[in-house]
Amino acid sequence: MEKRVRVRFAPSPTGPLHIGGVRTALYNYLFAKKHGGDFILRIEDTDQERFVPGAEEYIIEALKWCGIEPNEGVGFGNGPYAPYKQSERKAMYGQYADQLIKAGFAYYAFDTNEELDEIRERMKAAKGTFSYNAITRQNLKNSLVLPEEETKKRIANGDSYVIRIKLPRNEEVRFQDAIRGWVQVNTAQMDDKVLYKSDGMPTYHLANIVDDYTMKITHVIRGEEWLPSAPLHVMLYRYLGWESSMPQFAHLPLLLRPDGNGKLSKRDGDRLGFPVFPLNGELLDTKTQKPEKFSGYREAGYYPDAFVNMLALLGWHGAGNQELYTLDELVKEFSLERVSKSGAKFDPEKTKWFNQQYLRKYSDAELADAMMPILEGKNIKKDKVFVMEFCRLIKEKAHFINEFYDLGSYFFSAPTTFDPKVIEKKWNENSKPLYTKLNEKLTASSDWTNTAIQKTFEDAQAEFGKMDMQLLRVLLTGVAGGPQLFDMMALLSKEECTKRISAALVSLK
RNA sequence: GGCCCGUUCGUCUAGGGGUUAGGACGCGUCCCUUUCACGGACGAAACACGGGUUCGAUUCCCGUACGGGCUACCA
Repeated sequence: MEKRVRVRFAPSPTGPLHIGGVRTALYNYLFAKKHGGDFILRIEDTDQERFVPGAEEYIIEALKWCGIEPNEGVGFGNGPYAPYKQSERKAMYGQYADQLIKAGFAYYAFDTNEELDEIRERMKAAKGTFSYNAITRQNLKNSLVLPEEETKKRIANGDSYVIRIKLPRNEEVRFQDAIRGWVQVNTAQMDDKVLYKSDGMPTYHLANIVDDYTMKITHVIRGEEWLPSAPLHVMLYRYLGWESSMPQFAHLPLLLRPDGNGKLSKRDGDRLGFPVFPLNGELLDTKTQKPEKFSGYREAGYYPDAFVNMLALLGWHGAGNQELYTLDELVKEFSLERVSKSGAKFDPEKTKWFNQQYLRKYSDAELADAMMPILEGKNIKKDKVFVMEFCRLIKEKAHFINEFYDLGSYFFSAPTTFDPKVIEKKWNENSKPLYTKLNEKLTASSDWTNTAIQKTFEDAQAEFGKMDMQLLRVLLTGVAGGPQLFDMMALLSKEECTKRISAALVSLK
């Protein structure tokens, strides 16, 4: 029988979850759903120094907003393998470290940070690099070279120590990545990574393997930054005797900054004016130790499904030309084979386009329902019929519903200034009498529908001479662009329109 | 520096031994339009380079260049 698919998203609570992380979570979610499996959220908080309060809650809220909820894990209910937070699983890692030591696959190391740093400095000065490996470990302070008595004594004394993996000197490690194919590294290029820290916590490497194994994870889908440590993980599975149940690896391409080179970062968002995070928030910055604010897609006005659709297409593409996918469609179509190998530069313009596509799917009534509270927040009272028509007229121009008001504020208040470019070009000494007559005719008209207004306008032209529609638009709204003129006038009402024209004619010389 | 991964229009990508190298964003032109927008049509725009293999390579192999990642008792 095929094993039930189980995947996990395993972020560290060291800061806000950035969109690269959201995409990793999304691909895990899609893969799990596609195969009818489980999607687990595990919090990897083995680094107590970089722990940021609130980060975990942020991650949970972000996944909820995106609609890609784990069915098991921190914040989403315990499954059979709880707890899902590594700090709460602390007790179980030690035994595996001991197991490795007993089997001769790991050893105690007593070198202090200062000592190792000193060696690194020296090697650097000599244009070399230091690696704690099969060769160098023979000259360092560890249980491989120290007499057994000495090791025991040091441990009994409470001396600080770490546990390192004991890698062979020269051996090829191979594994098959679902996205990249065979990847091969020689252990001579690897170093004896610390598995167990002197503070009694495991490092990522040990905890990750132990958790994936004990949680019966079948596929590890994570960012490309983990590719270099994958061989180490393979060795750990082997040494722990778990190689036959080792998960399939899949290393996702990175999200790159839109301009220049490098990984997408918070700074790029600040600099280029687009969010790099799903939600607004404020969390402690681990570097500066000060709270830092950051902005998110939710508050920028994005629909979660548009945001998710956009992220899905950044590094993955279906078989055809389709670009707009519902979550269900993504689940159906998704496969790791169709994930690209190369990094994707993030494109804020296309991201907006996605939202626009989703915006247009909503009916005017639905848009009005979303618009009413925004207007109320500005102390504007309009009935729903008015707001619906407003939405119908304004939506073609917008990418976001939160742009509606700024795009059409003149629907709610008369203009006080008039686009100087249009006035300069089109306003002349004949304008005032001409538009005064038009206004009289409009005032006298009995029918105020789109077509009736148009007819009145045309009749007035036949009678008094040619009039410019854009100029009339500016008289009414103050700005050069906007929705269809007569539709707009119809909505605004006769009283409002004629009042505005009069006012404009007074203020224009 | 070392190791690993990658490279198709500006960007996201489809494709894959023989194609007019397809789509989307953005950009431009035109049509519609006395305004505005949507829409429609069209257009400019790419296989990093050099060697192989082959009748034929953008596609396979090798190098080079370039880009990225990793190189912590961080994940």
